[in-house]
Amino acid sequence: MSKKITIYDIAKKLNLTAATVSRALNNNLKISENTRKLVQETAVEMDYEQNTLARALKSGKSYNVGVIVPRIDSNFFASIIRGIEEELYPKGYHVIICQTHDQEDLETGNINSLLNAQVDGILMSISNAKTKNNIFSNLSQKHIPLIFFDRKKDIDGVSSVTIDDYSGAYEATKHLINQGCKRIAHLSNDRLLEIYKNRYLGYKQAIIDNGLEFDESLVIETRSKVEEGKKTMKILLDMETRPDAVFSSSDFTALGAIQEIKNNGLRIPDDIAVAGFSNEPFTRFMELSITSVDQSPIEMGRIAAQVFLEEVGNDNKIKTKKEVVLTPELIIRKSSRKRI
Amino acid sequence: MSKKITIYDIAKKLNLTAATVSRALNNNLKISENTRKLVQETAVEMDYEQNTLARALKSGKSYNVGVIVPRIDSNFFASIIRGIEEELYPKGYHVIICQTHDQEDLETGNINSLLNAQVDGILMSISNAKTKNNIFSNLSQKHIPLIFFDRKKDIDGVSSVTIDDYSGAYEATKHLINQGCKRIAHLSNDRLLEIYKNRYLGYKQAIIDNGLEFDESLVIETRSKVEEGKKTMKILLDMETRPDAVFSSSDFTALGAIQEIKNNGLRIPDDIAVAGFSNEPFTRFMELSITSVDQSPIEMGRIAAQVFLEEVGNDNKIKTKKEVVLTPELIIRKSSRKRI
DNA sequence: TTGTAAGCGTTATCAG
DNA sequence: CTGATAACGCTTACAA
Repeated sequence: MSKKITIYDIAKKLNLTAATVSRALNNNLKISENTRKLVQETAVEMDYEQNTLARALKSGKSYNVGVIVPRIDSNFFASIIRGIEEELYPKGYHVIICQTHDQEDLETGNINSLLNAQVDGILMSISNAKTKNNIFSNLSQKHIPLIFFDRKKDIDGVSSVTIDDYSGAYEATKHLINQGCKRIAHLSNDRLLEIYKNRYLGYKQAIIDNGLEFDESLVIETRSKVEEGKKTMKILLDMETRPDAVFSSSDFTALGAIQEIKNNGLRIPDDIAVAGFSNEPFTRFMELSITSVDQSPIEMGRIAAQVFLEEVGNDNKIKTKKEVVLTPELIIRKSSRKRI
Repeated sequence: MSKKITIYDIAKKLNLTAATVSRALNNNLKISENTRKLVQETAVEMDYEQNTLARALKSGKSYNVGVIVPRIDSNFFASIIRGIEEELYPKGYHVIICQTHDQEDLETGNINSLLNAQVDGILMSISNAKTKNNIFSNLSQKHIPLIFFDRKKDIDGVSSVTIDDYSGAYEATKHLINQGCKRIAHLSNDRLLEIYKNRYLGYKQAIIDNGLEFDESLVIETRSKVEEGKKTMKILLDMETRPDAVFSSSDFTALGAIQEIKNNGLRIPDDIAVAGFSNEPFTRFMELSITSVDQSPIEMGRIAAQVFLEEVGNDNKIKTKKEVVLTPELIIRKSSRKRI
């Protein structure tokens, strides 16, 4: 029932004007120490709470930022979001999370609806390589900062935070080679997305650098799902000479591959060694723990948020494109460690 | 650069007044079909987009709802959120997600900051049983719908959507008994929270109903983490006569328990059978798949959202407390299926 | 059916 | 240092 207290209420009580109260609450310079204290005290006393909507309308800032990810039920994205929150909450921002579920229409739809909700910025991981660039230029026209993390696109003036997927893949593949593997397959994914292209390139270069023969037929594009991993592994096992190792661009497909390998009575890592990517918690939990590449997602989220804060605080129109690249870490586990 | 188009711009262009434009856009009844069409057409033509902040300030509705969960990186909560989104997005609502990470101060902090962000309602799963009720009565005073899902508290006028934890636990325990287990331990959790109390009670009743001896020392309270499951299982294994089954109130502690059991050279399910709760995806992925209780989280989220929509549309002050209880489903897997 | 005008709660500009 | 006033963009009585 109790009507919301406004600055007018507290102005009336103190025989002041709303403007003064506003200034006092915002720690404006031109205000006497006395009234400042007085106002702030009676504000808490009266249970005053600022109407953020009104402030937003006036200032044009909503103190909401949008975060768009393919899905939140993977530890990787959930951790990134946690990093973003840790950085943004103390600054008074709220985070609106949207999922695309890898559907293209949801991607543009989410952006539009976030714009409609007047967010101050958008942090996102691209789902679909085919998303039209004009939706992004739309953002920059409106001076709304856009920051990519993990899955980015190369767009003028748009900053990004990624890991060095190339070197992560290179190290993982080199590790498999060091374990004595000679015929290493690669479960890839849509290579129009930079992360998958770079993982592919890192894998390929490691093969070449170590004097192995690069065989394109061992590279198969699939989607980051357990079931897809199974299907793809089936194809590989049906080849005339099957691979003796699999480097997967996703932990989920790596898991599917492992299941399929076991179903065929082959041993891991002895017959086929496996390595994944992302260091999802389940890779550590499995009885047969899975080698993977850690991407320090919390750090990634924090940095993305910091970049946003820089850009939103930067009133001049000169946009600088900042590209932060983190270093991945290979975590070696049972699925690839041969007891040589 | 391009200034935002407002209803004034389109009014000027059409030699109308802003009020008429507003009415036309809102499909107000008292407007001629002609002008309605004309306005709507020029609106799209001019790329008009409603300023939701202004509407919110005027109407007192932000079309944002807050969702508070312990964490988002569990499939259970992520799925609930997905269900909520599916129901709310089509109605024009946005979802602001907050995590408590099971910290009490974050729970009240999140509520306050959502209130500050002027959300139209809050859907939440309680983290901490000790959270003071006055923060909730605060909400109802402001006529902001509050809906609990999964972890609820019994508060006048506050609706909730839960599953029948009692029967889920009862069925799981009965299943273990049917497998021939006689000494069934229970990994519990903070029983001030209804879900854990009910899982405990269901477990206990199943024991009693089936003529087994109920032994309180086999019930240990712990926290929903893999590491905690390991620790707790260690205690159970150190008992004079160790249990021959474990019913865990969480999949994560069940997983920890399984690891510890294996580390001690015991076989699952032969020496000790294990069942968890929540049907997290990893329970299915494991080589030794884990028996668990499914809670149909997407459905839970959808219903919670529907209840919110009902309450927010319900202008009269009479609050009706709605309590929806879903039926859980026991999923039997290797960790408890003895080949009798 | 349309126009006029007030108001949602703030903040910014201009005086004083 | 403080007050008066306008403005942010929209909705809605009340008038016409």
